Amino acid sequence: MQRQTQQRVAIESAFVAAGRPLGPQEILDAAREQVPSLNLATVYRTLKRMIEDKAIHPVELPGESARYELQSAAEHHHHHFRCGECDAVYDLEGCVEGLHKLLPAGFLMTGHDIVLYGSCAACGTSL
Amino acid sequence: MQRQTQQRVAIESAFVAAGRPLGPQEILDAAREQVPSLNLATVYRTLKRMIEDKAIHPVELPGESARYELQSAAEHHHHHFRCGECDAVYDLEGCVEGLHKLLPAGFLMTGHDIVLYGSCAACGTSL
DNA sequence: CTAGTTGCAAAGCATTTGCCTGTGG
DNA sequence: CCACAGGCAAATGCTTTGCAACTAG
Repeated sequence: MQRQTQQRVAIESAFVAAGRPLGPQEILDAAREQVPSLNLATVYRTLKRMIEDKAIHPVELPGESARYELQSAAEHHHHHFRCGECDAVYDLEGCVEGLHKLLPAGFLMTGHDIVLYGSCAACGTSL
Repeated sequence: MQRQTQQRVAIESAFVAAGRPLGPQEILDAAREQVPSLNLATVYRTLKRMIEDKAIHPVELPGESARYELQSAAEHHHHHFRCGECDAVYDLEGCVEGLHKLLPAGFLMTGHDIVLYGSCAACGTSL
């Protein structure tokens, strides 16, 4: 069964407050403002349970460790933007056409990932 | 400068023989058939130098550790296809239009990655 | 010769797990 | 109450690094 512990509440609210994919350390930092004793191991264990419960969804970018976002944010098709300045990842709305034209003959496409890199609005403003 | 050591020769020939992206452990296993004393640390150091020398190129897919392939196989802008049946990774020619339309206001794009998933021609035929 | 290379072992990191205490229901 | 949850620390697994011995040129 699932207990409504203060740790889990803090982690869930960190996701809600952020509105973007977070990594374990980011989650720890944010949730510690509510529960200072929170341990990183607990974050990992809680993330694992939340994934099993389909409360969150992993966001994996090439060459980087996984981030996680609320399942509600993943219920529609979307992609991600990775800021090279602050390392944050943002959700992007929409998609593109013409992916099929990349396929060689005989290949079947069942899904795809698109990741854009650059600088986010916050970082661009401060430059 | 660069020395033509037997270790490096073995690693390079492993890439040539494989003709596909290889991970550090795969490289170690293959190259040890020529140089049994080869150490994994040497593989990592050699890979780093080969990348600096632009002899190889890292291939990073979401949620997986890096593989590497000869630069000659990737001298142009391209993307990847990952077969869910055999786990092989293929290069894809070309790219798509309209990535800019995904950007929120204030965001600047400097690069992108596209990964298509599905089944390759070889696997599709055998099903 | 002798500076770049290697092997080995230890150090780093990120993530996981064991174990015992704490606590939600 | 008491089984699940959490804190802490040790254990992993992968990658990197320090260092002394080795070797290509």
